[in-house]
Amino acid sequence: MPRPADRRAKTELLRAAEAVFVERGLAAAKVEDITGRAGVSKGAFYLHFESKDDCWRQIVEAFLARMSGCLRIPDPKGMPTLEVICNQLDEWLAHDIEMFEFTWQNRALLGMLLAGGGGAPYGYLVDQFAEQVGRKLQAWAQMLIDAGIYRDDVDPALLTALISGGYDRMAREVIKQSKRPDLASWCRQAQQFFLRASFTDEARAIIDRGVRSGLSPRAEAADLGQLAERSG
Amino acid sequence: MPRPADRRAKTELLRAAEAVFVERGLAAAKVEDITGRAGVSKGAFYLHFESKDDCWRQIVEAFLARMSGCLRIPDPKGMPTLEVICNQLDEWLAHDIEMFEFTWQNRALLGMLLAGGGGAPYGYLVDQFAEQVGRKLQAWAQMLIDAGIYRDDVDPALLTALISGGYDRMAREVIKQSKRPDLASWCRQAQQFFLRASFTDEARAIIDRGVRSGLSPRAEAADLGQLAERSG
Amino acid sequence: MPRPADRRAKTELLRAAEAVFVERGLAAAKVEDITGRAGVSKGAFYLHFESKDDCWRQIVEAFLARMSGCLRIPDPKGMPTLEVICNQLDEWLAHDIEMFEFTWQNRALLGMLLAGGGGAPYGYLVDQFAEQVGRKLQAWAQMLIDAGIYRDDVDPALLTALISGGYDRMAREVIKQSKRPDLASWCRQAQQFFLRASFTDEARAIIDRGVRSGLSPRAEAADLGQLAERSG
Amino acid sequence: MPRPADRRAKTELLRAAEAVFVERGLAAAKVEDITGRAGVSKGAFYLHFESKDDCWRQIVEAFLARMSGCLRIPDPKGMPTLEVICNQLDEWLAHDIEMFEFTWQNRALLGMLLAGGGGAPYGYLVDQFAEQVGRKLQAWAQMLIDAGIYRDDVDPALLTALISGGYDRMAREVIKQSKRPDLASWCRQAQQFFLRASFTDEARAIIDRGVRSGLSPRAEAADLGQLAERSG
DNA sequence: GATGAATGAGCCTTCATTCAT
DNA sequence: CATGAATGAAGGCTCATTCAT
Repeated sequence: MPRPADRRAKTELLRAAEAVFVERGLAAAKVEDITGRAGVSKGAFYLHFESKDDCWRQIVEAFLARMSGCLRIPDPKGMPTLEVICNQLDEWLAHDIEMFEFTWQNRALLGMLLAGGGGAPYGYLVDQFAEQVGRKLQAWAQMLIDAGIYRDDVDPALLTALISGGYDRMAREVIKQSKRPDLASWCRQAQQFFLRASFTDEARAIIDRGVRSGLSPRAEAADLGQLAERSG
Repeated sequence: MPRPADRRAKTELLRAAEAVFVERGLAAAKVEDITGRAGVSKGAFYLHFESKDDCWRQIVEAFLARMSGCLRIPDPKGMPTLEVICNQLDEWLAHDIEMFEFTWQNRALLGMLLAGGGGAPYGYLVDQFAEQVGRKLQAWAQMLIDAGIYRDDVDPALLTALISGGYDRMAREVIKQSKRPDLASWCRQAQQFFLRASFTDEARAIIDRGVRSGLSPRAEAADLGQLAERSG
Repeated sequence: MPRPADRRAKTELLRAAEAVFVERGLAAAKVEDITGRAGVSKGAFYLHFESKDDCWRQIVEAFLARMSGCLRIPDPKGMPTLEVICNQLDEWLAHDIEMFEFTWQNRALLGMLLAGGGGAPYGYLVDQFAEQVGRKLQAWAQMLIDAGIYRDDVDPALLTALISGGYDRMAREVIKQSKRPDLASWCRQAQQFFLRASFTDEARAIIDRGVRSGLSPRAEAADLGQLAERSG
Repeated sequence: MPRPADRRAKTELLRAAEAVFVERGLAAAKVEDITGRAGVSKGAFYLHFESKDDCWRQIVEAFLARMSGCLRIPDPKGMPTLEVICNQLDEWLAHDIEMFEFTWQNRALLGMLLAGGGGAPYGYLVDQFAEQVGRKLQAWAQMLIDAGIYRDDVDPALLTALISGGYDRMAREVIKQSKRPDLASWCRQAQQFFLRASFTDEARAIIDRGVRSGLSPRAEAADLGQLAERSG
């Protein structure tokens, strides 16, 4: 039965456990590997965790909590206008980069979680989380379609999948690099890539014009306003 | 003469083993689970495999071989013209659907292989294969960029990642469905999605015009020829 | 359940089994090794033997029977006289050589049987046999002591042990040689060795004299008769 | 602090293992038998030994080490005289009894080791040891022959075999007894037995005279000196 | 609290034995 | 009769968990 015990030890154990779980897989990870790497005794492990399984659950929960804290998908108020979207593009880009940074930092664990089936219990926690995020993104997609900003000839579920899948793979590519690549540049390219693929020609034309003319999105308000009205 | 080795047994064992490995992970999979599911004795397992590990290796190798056989990425001859590409769009779509079908059929195993690290040996086989495919796709991307068909403001490596990642996620979405979705439709939408994202405006305009006018791609030869000349 | 079956196969199996049992030990010997070496199928084994154990029993029994047939220790009629003994020395030597030849031929199996404890069942068969032989030899020793031919200051049991132990070790030495040594010579030396050790000085003196004078033992009848009378 | 490793446990395990190995043979011995007899858990076995095989190796090595420590065969300085030998006879007898005691104590294991081939690995360790001892004894035999103390009409190799074989069998006889026999008496008889068999008549005559006259060997110095000179 | 020696359930693998062909 | 594929009990070894110190 776990007792309060040394907080520092628990941190070390969690860090070590994550590494070992990722390297070996859940079943093949030995408690002794974990305690050895954490520099504590085998008994200490059971001061902090009920079992190996419990340790894994804590890791998953903690990770999802951190991830939740990092991810900020606002609930859109009312119907978004192209103007609003346009103003948010840079914000979103910044958020993308941030999320991407986080994703990268936790790539190994995330990969294991995304693998899903691999014998890991508590996968339902991940599924819950993913579904939650997926629903949010899909709701946004639907709204943007309704607003005439996203094209209406593509299934919102498919569209969400294509975009998030693309970002997912991008992350995997990134960590294969020996040196940390220019994340900001990659994120910007990806945003443009998906913008071209998803936006209606009209919305895209306006955005493009703004970008080309060097004006900040906010300065395009007039034009955007017009479009937004039509798409309402 | 004794009864000849039951060839069906090995097939059953491989099928069962794949399922168990996917469900439980390599280390947590019990040989007894496998033989039980295959409807043979525990000893029979060792008539066909040297060890549990060997069984896994055979599964991986067989899968990659089947996958290789299914995947046909031609080495482009010379610089492709938009005309050629345009004519191939439908072929590629058909191939996409086929590959997608395969991917779907083997989704569980593929997920495990892609997970990578999870303690599974022989991951290097998958890595080799993936890298090989990735290089081919990237070569195509580069060529299309050089031909003026793909935009030149996106890193070919990133572009490849975004597209294949999208398809990857799409597959995962598909298998979550309770009923088999309309794969052909989804593939068509995805092709258009990535076409919009990747093609230059000029190439896209020509393609779009052909599609809208209801003409078969081949009928657009004249226009395409003009574009191809410019982009050569 | 064993059926009559091919006699030739059984011979091959017994030969192979003996070799494998000796090489690997009873428990570590695999039926497949035996059948493989015999050039028959695994099933054939069970046409001739009830079990691996049964096979071992048959080998032991057959060997002991052959050994019994080879070993001829006469029941002495009445009290032996030195004359009789003297006449028999050459006969015994011939028999020693013969037995030694047999022992050598079957050295490997015999070694295993003598090892006793080594987990081999049916050891009681060997013990029975050895005890039987031992009793016979000891009875002879007692008789020779009573006849004044063997010294009376040595325990007959010990004397028997020292002599048969010596021959036992001699056999082991012999098979270590790369070339077959001169068994007859060794047997003669051993006989003389134990004769010196066991015979009373008086009996020895007479024997020695006979040997030195080049007379055949039989020619010494007179002298020996005298001695025998005294020792009666 | 945890309880320190139970040193008694390893001792118990070794003792139990030796018994089980001897009773069942190496392959048929079950680890569970060993731990059961030692009164510890199965897992405890693997705290002390790498494997069942490793346990056997440790037993063999430890035994040979103890045996080496017990066995003291001096390298003779110069050519031994009968006087020296005579003075040593009692010493040797004492050493014989001591070695015999040891041999008896470890009879079971020794029997298994001497069995050799029976599938037991590390037999080479025993062979090495036996050969080493054999060479020493043979060197002594050769020297005694050169000194005119041992007869020259017997092959030293054979002589060594006959003597050590005799002692070997004697040991086997001893442990068959239900009660511990009078080892000292048996050893004395055996020494006399082999002395009669090996010594030249002259050497034997001198020794015998000393023994019969009740004088201590040392008191025979004069006579022995004479003989030694002649045989030098 | 901390430690690591001890425990024993569980799993991979072997191989004697059976039996369909 | 002969064969060798199939069976499954048995046993070596691992490692999560406990607990005496």
